[in-house]
Amino acid sequence: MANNEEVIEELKKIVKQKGLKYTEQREIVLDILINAEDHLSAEEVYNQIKEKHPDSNIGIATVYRALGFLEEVDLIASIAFGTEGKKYESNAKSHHDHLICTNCGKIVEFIDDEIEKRQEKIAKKNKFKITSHSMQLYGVCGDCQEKSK
Amino acid sequence: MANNEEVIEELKKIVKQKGLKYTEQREIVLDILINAEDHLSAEEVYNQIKEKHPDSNIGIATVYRALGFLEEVDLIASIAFGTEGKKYESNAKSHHDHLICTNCGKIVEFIDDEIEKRQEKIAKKNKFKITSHSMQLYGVCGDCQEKSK
DNA sequence: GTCAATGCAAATCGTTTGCATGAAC
DNA sequence: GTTCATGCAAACGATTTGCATTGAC
Repeated sequence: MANNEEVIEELKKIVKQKGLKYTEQREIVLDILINAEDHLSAEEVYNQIKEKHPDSNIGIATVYRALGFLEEVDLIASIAFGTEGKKYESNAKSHHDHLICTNCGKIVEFIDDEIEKRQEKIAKKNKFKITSHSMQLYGVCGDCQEKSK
Repeated sequence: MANNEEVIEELKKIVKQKGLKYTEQREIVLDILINAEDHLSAEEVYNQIKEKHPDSNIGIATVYRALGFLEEVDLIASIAFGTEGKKYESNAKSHHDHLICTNCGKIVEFIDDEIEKRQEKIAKKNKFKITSHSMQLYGVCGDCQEKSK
């Protein structure tokens, strides 16, 4: 897993290679996602930029364009997260899935190698090349089961 | 797995039980989804209605309202599909997960007992009681891999 | 100086809402 | 007759686009 500096260097390389321009805005968007705890929507990225970089006068359209660009060059990935629409995450992070309590909203993250392996197998069988996945288990957490007794 | 008639009867029962009104529009929307080969977006449902029931003067707002209602009473389910937005399917079909091509939008359904078992195990370890789950694998399908060569 | 990227505002897309009318009960 | 559901159009939120300006090279 690459660290922050390395990902920024990667962006510089890609931009140069494509004959495009390296801008502060693209770097800021990528930086926000690298340091994000969570998956962020375009608007959440925009809000964090206004918070952490109040001097930079970035527009929401630029955020959308930067996200599109970064996704195209595979530095970030987007997934449809439940009903909440499109969200983005840095590809420099490891993936995890979610257990969600439908009663209190608690979210527990987990990774399971066995499931990841099965997914690969299923993909192979169907001739798919997987880029990402999204998995949520909905149910009632221990605390809420106790309370409803 | 219920057949079409049974699902329609179920709708009638639910509507009566809730003291609401049974309308042709709700029946048509449900019927379209029961007989759909594929997952449909709200607009696709609307277009199919105009095609198969040209006499019925249904509005797109009614389609959205019917879909919301049917989902609430669990006769249909929705999934957020990658870039393609929200799509619906009848719950009269058996549970399955999805492989989604991020290039052409093709969807392949699958079930894997091994994964289902692992999910139960993970839930147990975290003291969750699972009620449902949602899993999508995103990637590039065989055809699209061929084309990009 | 050139050309891509930006910021802004207007446009567009999918979805929702307000309200008067029509249909189910 | 009452109440819910509908159709229409307007409103809305998220995303995209057109265009003049700015900034990287």
